[in-house]
Amino acid sequence: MLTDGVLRGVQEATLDVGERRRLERAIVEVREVAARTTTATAGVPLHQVMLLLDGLMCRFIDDRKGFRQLVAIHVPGDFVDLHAFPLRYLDHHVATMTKATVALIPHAQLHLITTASPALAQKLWFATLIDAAIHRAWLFRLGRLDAVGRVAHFLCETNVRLTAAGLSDGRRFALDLRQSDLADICSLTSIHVNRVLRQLRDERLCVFRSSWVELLDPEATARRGQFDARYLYVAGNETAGARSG
Amino acid sequence: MLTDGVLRGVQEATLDVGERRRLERAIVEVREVAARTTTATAGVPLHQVMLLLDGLMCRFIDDRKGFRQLVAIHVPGDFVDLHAFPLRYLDHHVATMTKATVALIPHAQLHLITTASPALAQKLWFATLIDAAIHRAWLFRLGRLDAVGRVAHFLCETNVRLTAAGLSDGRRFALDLRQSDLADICSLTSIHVNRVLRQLRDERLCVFRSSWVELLDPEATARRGQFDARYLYVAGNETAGARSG
DNA sequence: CGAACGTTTGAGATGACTCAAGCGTTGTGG
DNA sequence: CCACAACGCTTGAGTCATCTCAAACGTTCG
Repeated sequence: MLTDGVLRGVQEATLDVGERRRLERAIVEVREVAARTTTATAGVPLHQVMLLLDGLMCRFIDDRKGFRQLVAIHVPGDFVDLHAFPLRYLDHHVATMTKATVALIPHAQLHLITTASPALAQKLWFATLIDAAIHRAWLFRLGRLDAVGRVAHFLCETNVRLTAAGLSDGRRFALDLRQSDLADICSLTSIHVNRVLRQLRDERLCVFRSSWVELLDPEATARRGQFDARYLYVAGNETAGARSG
Repeated sequence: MLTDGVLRGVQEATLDVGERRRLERAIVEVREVAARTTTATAGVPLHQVMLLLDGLMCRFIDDRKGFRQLVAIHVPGDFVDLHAFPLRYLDHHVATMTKATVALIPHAQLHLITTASPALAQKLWFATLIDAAIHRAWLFRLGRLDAVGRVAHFLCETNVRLTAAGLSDGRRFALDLRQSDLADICSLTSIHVNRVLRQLRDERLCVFRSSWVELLDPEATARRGQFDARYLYVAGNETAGARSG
């Protein structure tokens, strides 16, 4: 099913068959979007939500000089702009990073579904709160980690999320991003990202090269980035990582 | 009423009298909490939500060395840990910054209320999504602003939030924080915060002194911090600020 | 083959940090 | 009522992580 990825691996809010079917029926269109395309603009009311089926998307805020701060990236199975369902309009922009496939669900349909099923409504609420938890982890990353730690943290996070999505084997995964994308995510210059990646490689922690990531030493990389997977609320990560200590 | 501050000023999700009354009835206790007290710990399941009635509280993540990165501050009228209602347990800690008065609502009560009223459930969802929007603004602050900009941005945000809460006249407000708290919020050292505050004072932008803030030039301060109030979703701020340009 | 784009490397500049010390206020016990 | 301890604020000097500017390199694709 198209909705197979939704809340996959999240034991507190797994969708049952009926809920999945109700969401599925609400999909009015499946669409391909080219890479590097803006799909939603801050302040503009939205009338549908996008469920990402394939590819990578991001949410970002522009500064005065046109530089973007990424505030989220999304992997297959994520609702990209579910926040706009209660909020009506967003405070940030949404764009594809790679070529992407998305399913569209009108807010009106979602309204019917959530009104009829408080349990499903709460699970969708849950999904947006995981986004919020990831925001907080990103705040920690920017606020408390140095450049090497930030990149390490991001790669660990992405590994866990892609593993839950069935797109990483727990160590190696495709990640079709540029060094300048990592820079926008970690708030570094792309030049410095380049040096950081070399350092991570030299220290045998992880390798990011030609759209491919390999965590050579997942534990050490997590330690370097003070990464603790519990904020992602995915099953099997209760004790992972190394936040405390 | 105790719930008068909830979603105050948020036109998209104002509570009607019945909703307010239902929330009000669900309050089982009003409690005073001393300053600098931790009220919730990451990973520990919660069974009630706190509505902040008076004082300032914060949410934070500790790093390995015990330094804290604040990920949110809360002003009167805010639900402090509503995220834990769907999430069950939090990914961060919650603490008071000043002496605080809080109202407690058991999750069980909240469950009854939200199941009975999808409209109220969606407004509570909305409240948590404003928190998420603030997280994103904080990401922008850490990722794209220099030290002076970060402090300016934070003071502008706090001014708008306290104005909505009826605790600022739009220019001047009490803010019982230390310079080291600003440091934890803006990811600076308290020493540098001190120098930044002097600079903001010297440039006639704003003054933070002895638990009191005055925005001498609100527009210029917003410009310096690239602050655009729209992410706070409060009425009357549709065109405020200076994000674009 | 050349243009466009992303990556890599070097050298110098700088904003914020660290360490160190002095200052001012507040609260408390002798 | 004074002395002093505790705490937060302020200032200075030197250090360092990351940035900026500049240029070369390697692919990909038309």
